[in-house]
Amino acid sequence: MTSANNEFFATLYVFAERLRDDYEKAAAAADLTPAQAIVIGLLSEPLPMGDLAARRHCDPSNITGLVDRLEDKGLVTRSPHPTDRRVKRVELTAEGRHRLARFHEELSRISCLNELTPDQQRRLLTSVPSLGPDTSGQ
Amino acid sequence: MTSANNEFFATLYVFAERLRDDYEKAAAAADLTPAQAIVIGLLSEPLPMGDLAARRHCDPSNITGLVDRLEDKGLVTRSPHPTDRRVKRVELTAEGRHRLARFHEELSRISCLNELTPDQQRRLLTSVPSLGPDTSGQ
DNA sequence: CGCAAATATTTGAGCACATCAACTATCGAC
DNA sequence: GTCGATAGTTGATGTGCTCAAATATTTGCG
Repeated sequence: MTSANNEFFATLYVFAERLRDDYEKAAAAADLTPAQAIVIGLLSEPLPMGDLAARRHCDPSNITGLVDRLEDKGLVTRSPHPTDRRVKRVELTAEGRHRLARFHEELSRISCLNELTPDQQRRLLTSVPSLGPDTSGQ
Repeated sequence: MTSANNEFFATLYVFAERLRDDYEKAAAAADLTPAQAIVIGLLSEPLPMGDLAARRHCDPSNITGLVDRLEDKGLVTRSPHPTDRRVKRVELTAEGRHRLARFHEELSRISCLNELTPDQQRRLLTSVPSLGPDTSGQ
């Protein structure tokens, strides 16, 4: 489990780096930072700030600035929660949805995953998704 | 190639995120930032600043601060190039090598890749490594 | 009811990292 | 020897992150 695995680990972490690069390039092409792309990607439904922080496993104060900048760009809005006035819900604007779509198009266009044969893609899918209980953010 | 692949892309980019998280946690456990872990990981041989910038695909000025902080921590040293006085070569100290080893141990200990069955690991290796000509940095 | 504890968000300080433009030093070539 | 390329640094600026502290609101309990 220790020595023979070194190459396995190295290969996979290099792979992850390439995926990360794709992600960053696609975000840049849509005039987004990676963090911004992730946040608007979470907003298929309006979400309280705190929920965004929980899903990103980061400090709530971090979300404030992130949403500030997304709001400046006109991609999201903050609206009050109907019953709890402490809560602000973040929601995609029409432009935000459009931008997210652009990001996804760009990502699937440039993704290094396109270089894989269908057979390799199948093998990836049957090995990867079993990975642990991370689904929808702890 | 467009619609059915969406889930494929999503799954893999989530996977990459988990690998990234592992990397960050292992780095933190070795008292390193992710960027610092990457840099000292490149120093199996002493390398000019510019080469580090090339391998990280970033601006040379970025490397200056990164190496500054690594030097402050006693993990690397800058030494002059024997023939070209413009060049500074960055080299791991003994402590730097030790720290890198600690990082690698930690990474292989906590890696989410450990949750995969040997069969899944085999499938990963036979699908991933064919990915493109990125070997040793463009 | 009334007040203390918990919760949601923001603010501000501070650090790491990234890019860009400008600068210094050195090299290489003519 | 001077000029243009190259290596590295510096400074300005923006983003992302964490932490501690402040504000507003809700909740629960005597």
